[in-house]
Amino acid sequence: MRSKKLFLLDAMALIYRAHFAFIKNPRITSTGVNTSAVFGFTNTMLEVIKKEKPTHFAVCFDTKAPTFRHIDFPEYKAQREAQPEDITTAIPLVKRLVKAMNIPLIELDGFEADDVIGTLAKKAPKDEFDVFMYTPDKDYGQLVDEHIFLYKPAFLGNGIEVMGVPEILAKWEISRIDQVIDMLGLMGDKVDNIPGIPGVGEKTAVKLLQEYDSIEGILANADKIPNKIGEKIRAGKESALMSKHLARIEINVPVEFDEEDLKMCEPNTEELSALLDELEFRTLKTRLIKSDGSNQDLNKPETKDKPKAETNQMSLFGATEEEEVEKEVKEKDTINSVVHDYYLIEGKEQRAELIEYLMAQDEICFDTETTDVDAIDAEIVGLSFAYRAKEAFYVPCPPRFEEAKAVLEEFRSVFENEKIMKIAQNLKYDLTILSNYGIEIKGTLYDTMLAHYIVEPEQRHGMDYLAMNYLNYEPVSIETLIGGKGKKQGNMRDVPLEAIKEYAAEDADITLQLKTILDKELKKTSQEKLLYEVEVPLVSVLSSMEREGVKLDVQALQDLSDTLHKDLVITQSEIFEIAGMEFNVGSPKQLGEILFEKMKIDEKPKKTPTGQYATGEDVLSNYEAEHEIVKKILDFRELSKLKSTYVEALPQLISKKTGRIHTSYNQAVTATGRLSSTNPNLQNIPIRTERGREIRKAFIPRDSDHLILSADYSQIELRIMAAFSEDASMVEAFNQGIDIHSTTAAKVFGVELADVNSDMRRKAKMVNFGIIYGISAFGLAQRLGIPRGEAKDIIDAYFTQFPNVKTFMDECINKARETEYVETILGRRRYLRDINSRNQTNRGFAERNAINAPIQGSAADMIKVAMINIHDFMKAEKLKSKMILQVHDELVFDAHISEIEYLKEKVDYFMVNAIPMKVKIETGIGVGKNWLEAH
DNA sequence: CAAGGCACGC
DNA sequence: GACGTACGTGCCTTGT
Repeated sequence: MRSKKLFLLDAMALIYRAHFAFIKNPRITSTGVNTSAVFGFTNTMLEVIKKEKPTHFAVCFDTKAPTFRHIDFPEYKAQREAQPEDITTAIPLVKRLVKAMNIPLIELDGFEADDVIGTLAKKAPKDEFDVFMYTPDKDYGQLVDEHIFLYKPAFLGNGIEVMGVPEILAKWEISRIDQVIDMLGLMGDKVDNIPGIPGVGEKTAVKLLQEYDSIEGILANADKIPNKIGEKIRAGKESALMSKHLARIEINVPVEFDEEDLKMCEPNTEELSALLDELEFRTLKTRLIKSDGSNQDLNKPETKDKPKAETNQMSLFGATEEEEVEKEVKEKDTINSVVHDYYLIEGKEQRAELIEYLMAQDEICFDTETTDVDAIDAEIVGLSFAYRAKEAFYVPCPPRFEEAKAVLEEFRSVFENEKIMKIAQNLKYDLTILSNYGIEIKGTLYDTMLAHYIVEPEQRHGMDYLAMNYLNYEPVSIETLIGGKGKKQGNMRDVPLEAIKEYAAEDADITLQLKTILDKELKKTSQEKLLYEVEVPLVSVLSSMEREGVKLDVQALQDLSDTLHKDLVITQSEIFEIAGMEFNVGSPKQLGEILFEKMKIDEKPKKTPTGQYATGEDVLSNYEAEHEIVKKILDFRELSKLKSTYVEALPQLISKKTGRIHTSYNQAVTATGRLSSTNPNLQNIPIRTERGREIRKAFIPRDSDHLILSADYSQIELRIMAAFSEDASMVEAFNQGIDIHSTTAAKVFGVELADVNSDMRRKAKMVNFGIIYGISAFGLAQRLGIPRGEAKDIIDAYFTQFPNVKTFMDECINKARETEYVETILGRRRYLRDINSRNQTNRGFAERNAINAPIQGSAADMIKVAMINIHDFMKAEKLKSKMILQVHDELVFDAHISEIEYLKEKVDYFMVNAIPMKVKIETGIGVGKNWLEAH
């Protein structure tokens, strides 16, 4: 870090970014001026100043008419002409603004902003200045002297190592930094819209550069280059030179580096104020005036002559982009500094008094402190309660189980009171703990973690995060109590009572406050029902499934382990024999070197992003037929995966308490609304391969009076898509019970249903599969092992045959473009903020999600509702059978023999009727002595 | 201990 | 021609 920090802004680049960001939703003043671009520019500039606190600053403008360096390329021209008024009005306004801010504005006749920036960076005294440049693509990055001439992608980031010129070089297999420029010139448009030569890609560019050294060399020899590539190069000559020019930043333009000129100054408040009024940037102005406590009256003439306050020159800039955009200035309550009352409740009398208070409330918030993160094994240490903000109570529990249970027993009346809503963060954990002590909570429940999961599914939902975000408050971290992660972590039992009281009471207090805020958020988006009627009721269901656990046939796994071990040893020695040496087959690195360097099974091996040889299944299977070793390696991989991940890991997780394995369902991780399973993950137990299936045999019923019953939805996602799209032929196929993949195949390949062969069906199945998972034509080709063109033909045929599906997909995307989110049948949202992005990769990703999320998410909604209804039914009828597992579209039961027929009928009923659909929903139900047989 | 590579399920 | 290639969890290796 040097003492001075110079920031350089490319004004037109920022203006364009702002322009496009607001193109759908422009900001118009009451007099009809479009202020989108100037607004975006202003906020970005203030944000940069606020965040980076530069000591020196300049805004640079392009001067070549029409000013923008990329402006002459057709797509930019088209975009600009589509809505020009914003840009044209923005330029003079931005200039006025910059002037009012007393920030130097540099325009150099005949040169572009990037070149001015590059030159200033070059000229800045190296020992004094850190120089940064803001660009709309990557925010800002430091200009590193020796690489300033490179175009942005190569120099951004704090130093060349970070941004990865070495990576670029490794990836492109060129040896000289300056050739990066030539690469960009040749293949261009992958990098920030430099056009390059259409048709020349990475491989071609590398080959050409290796042969002819530079773009100039290539162009000089263009006539010698054969085939299409030669044609393309001859045709793209000008574009290549232009691209090279664009990719290079000039560092010798005639601009002086004058330190005094560039110094940050106080703005001219009078001018600034007038301009902000004119632009109607009210929030921004309020902030500017308010923060400047020394002089709130901006109309006072002496303001501009006020002496410079060097020490806190940045204090003016309090507003951020988000705040202004939302037009909502939230006065965050900084309760860290506010007094709170946390009480320690000890002894029966104090507890009785607390209980009396609690019983009088409509809502209480509670939290349990325990000895373990795993709820099944945890013992309770204490309980905390809160029923109004900034006040909370902590009740310690004695260490001995019976005594602790007695204390909890006193609170039974509270937990069982149906009139009191119980609020918690990660409710399932607390429910499970209390269940371990025989307490079943009744009444309405609320979980702030799940509330936030519904509000913002893709963010984090931890309490500390929520407290920071919504309350601007940093709670005491668990680490300060019991130490960091790892084996050094202490036990909650050993924490002094006073410390644990503060921590525990605070948790209850914070959770209560979060509930109030999250409730409002849910109301805004009408998602209360999803929380109250689906997610929260599901908590109890999952808690009881987890507590129930599943029995494992340990002996079967032991036998399997022995077999796998023998096979592994044999396979490994065979691999060593063929390879001619011993190595670690489990190391992708060593394996890659053996296959591609020693054995040279391919001249052009595929590499991973880090330059290692790729040895994934999809890559290796290409060589399977010609190289016996590859087959053995794949075998080895399968065997070791089964052995380490399942056969050996699962028995370790059998609970000492119950003798069964208890997975943990996470209800707040997936973007689509599905559950996930950990410790162990029981949602990825093998089924595809023969040997893998053996593992399912080890999942067995609790005793000889029970059997495993498995019920799964048949083609649930496709049925949901059929229902959503109302595509007649697809709905009909489902309603008639015809095999959907064959139906698809018949339509796509234009044959009679009876003439569909297995290959056609396989391809059609992949297409159906691909649509559900939102993969592209490329992905489909990859999976099917067919040329991309053929994959595209299949997809085109699909859309012709199922036109409503196409319409449905387009509607999904259009809706997302409009609202930036999509939703499921129960109103679960997934936000797709990249849907209007100009980065085609990100946009494509968002578009696939726009189709995928409603389908997968609705399927998740459906099985959640079914689970709740089935659980309620089983409880009401006091069945001995238990629901024990959920695997996305499948439910597994430990079913009492006497109840099997009844259970089958009811489970089918509740699954089929969970949510009414315009298409027939079907399930497949099986029963067996183990999980595999039940399928 | 984190990151990369790989593989399992739906 | 190149984009990047569903979502999760968990194992092993490698390098710090």
